[in-house]
Amino acid sequence: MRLTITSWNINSVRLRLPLVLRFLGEHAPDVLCLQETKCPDDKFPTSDFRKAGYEHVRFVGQKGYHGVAVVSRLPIARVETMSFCEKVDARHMAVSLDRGAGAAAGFTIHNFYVPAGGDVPDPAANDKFAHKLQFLEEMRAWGGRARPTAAPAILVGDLNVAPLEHDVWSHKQLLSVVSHTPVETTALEALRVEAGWADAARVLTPEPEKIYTWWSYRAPDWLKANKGRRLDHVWLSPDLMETCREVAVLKDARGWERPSDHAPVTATLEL
DNA sequence: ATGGTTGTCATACAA
Repeated sequence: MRLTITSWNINSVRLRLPLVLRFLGEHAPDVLCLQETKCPDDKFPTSDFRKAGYEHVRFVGQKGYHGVAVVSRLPIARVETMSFCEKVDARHMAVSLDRGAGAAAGFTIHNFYVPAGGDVPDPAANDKFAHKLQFLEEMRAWGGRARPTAAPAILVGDLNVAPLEHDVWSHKQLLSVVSHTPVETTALEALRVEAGWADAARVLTPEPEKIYTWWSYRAPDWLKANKGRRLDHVWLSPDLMETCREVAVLKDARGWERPSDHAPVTATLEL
């Protein structure tokens, strides 16, 4: 069985609904995990996804900011959300896919949206950076406590950290830029390794090849400048890593009409 | 060193 799962920070699911539907029409992943839906739950465009063949839609949103959702062609058996940093922030949703009779137990997909962290990389001067570091610390504690990789599991999302040297256009120039500071990159790598996740994109495409999933809106010509960062990730439990054939970034989508600043990232598993 | 853009909601704030 072939399973494809996409992670995409959509930066307003309502504004970009035509783009999402185009993506689903052209690429038809089995599961789409969205971040930054910026959509209160009573306004989520569930029926549009159903019409596109995605019957199973789960979301946790809030007005204006944040918000994550999972849109699936496969039945979702269970949904859980976690809150971090004592905030009700709509930054996580876990769904369990039922792989049906005959298959081994279903598996869980965790969809994360880690805080961006503001501009100043100093937790004493910038509350948003302090919040980001605290969030990563709580993710680490969760990974150690819940042992999510003990069973088949997937973690995707906008983790807002580009952990490796070749996850950014210039390692040297970004060392003091939030998303690539040593305190963030070491924290993210440590929590990933401790919990037992494989960084699927980097297992299949090791450094020094550059991988980017995000290009700032502020660059006048994002494509030509190509000053990207790898902020969006697919992590797999070791057993699922064995089944992973491809992790692809659809850079084209960054060039669509009124795009998100993030491109969709799709993992293909052969189960 | 600085400013550059976008979305939401209401004209500030988060990214």
